[in-house]
Amino acid sequence: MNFKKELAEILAGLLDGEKTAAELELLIEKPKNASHGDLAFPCFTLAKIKRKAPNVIAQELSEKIQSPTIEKVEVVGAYLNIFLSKKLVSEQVVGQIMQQKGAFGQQEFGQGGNVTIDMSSPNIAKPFSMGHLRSTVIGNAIALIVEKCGYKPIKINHLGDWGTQFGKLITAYKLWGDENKVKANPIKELLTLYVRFHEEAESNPSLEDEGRAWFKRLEDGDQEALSLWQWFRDESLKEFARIYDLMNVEFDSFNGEAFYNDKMDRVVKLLEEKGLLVESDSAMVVELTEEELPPCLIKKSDGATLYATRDLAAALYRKENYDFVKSLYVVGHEQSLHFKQLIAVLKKMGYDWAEKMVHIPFGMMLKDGKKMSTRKGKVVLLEEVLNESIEMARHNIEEKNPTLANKDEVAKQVGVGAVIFHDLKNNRMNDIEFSLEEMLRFEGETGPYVQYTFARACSILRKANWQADAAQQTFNTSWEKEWKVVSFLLEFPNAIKRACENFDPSLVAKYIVDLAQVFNKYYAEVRILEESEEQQARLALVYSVTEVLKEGLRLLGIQAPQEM
RNA sequence: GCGCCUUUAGCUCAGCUGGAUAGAGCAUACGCCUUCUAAGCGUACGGUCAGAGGUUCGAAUCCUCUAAGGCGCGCCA
Repeated sequence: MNFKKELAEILAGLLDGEKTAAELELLIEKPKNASHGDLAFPCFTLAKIKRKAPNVIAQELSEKIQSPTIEKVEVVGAYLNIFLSKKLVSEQVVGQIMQQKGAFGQQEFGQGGNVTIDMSSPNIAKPFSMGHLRSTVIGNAIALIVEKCGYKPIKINHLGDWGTQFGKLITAYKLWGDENKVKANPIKELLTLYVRFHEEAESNPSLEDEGRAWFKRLEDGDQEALSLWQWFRDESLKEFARIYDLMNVEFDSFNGEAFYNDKMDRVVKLLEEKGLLVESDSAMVVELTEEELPPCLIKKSDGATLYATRDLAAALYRKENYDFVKSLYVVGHEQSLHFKQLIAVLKKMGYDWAEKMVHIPFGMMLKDGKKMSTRKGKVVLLEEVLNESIEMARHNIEEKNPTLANKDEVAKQVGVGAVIFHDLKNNRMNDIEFSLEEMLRFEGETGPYVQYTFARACSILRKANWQADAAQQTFNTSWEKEWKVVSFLLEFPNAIKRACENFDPSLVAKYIVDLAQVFNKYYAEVRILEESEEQQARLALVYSVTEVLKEGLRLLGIQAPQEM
């Protein structure tokens, strides 16, 4: 089913060893312009080897190419334009999707290897902001894509449940907190306390000392500190669970920062044994001068450990527990240096598996062109955005399809789908300016657009009472009008592969938008339910499109309602 | 100062490992529902691919420099 490869092999056979099939495959491209065929081979590079003009080579090759899947070959200048047999290829692709259904596009190159994915990782006692959305949604999509390629994803929510901010929070709670208020509305109330702490600390710096002191007590196992911490953590997790549930995201582990508290001594000891730890300004660091990186700080001057220490412990733990073939960290790009240091230190420790760790950075969610700050209380809450989006979807349903059966469920799928898709459709590294208006747009290149395309296609199949398993396999059509759609279906496996190799869900998002666009044009042009000789073929094509759209959406963590 | 990232149509962005006239969506204007859900489709308008060099048969794509913006650079995570 890989026609590019097939062509490469044919060409290799005609070239008596001047280039291998694999080399040729890289040169074959998909023309942008349909009049240039389905595949094209530029002969420029052969000109040097063969010492002939490229257009002459093209002409010679064109006369020799023969294959049942190739309908005709045209020569335009130095280009060899290949036109595939529409009938043969279409029936092969559609037949395969009818048989494989959602499994179409499945790859095996992952070979069952474990891939740990550090993702989401919200901070306890802080609201789940739009900033955390990115890591959650990108990580989740990568997990699904990686799984589609034969790996076994392990989603780890590395909760921010430890650190000096808890000292501050306890201080604030002891000074101004009200148990009942916190119980009624935990995260909101804790955030208020946290913001107040920072406001008051500006004029009263002794608060900072008190915060540090409380954190020290927490680390030393002080009962009061510990039970407050536990309480804050429990309440936070309850709220997070609600959001994860809404977004259909599940985790394999919630081992966050606190989990590694008792695992850091070992790291420090290992570093000492290997002679990597040196004192610097009364702190302990690992020098990384050979790597041209700033030193990695392991212990503060007061002996307390740091972020890096914790992540080293986590990396060791994950290697020992999951024996990963890849370990991914879906964390904002502002932490790039940290991960470079982390990997460098592990390599210095002699762990060659450190090379299997990959930081997957992404751009920031901005508000008015600036980073959102929890400290100043300038955050947009994800749950509020999701709820607004769901409301918007419900409003549209009332307007456009008021007799729909399960409105609540569909509104949820569409509203949440819009938010997720908006985050995933662009390259990870782009910063996103937060715009509710933009996010709640349901037209054009959006999640709801793809869902809508899917729903309309489903509607046709329903009305035709068409079933994949009962359908005929031979068709009476040339597939002329269908060809554009078929040629996109053909690309699905490749889109998945590329998305997996680059850890970039946007490639899948772009693919399904393209497929939806091409299908919508077809839908507008061809009346499928009208009786015709071609109808069975057309229904089979519609079915193929529904399967691929549904699967594509699924890989992004988005559901596809049959009606909307 | 050093490092990483970004710069393509009025706006948001595609453009796969360099290849044939640079593509979508939004916005604007006009058109298409007695027939498969108009959350749709069509037409028009819109670009010195930040700038300058270089490599190449060929550069938005690779290299160097410059400019603008963002992020980071030891006791936060």
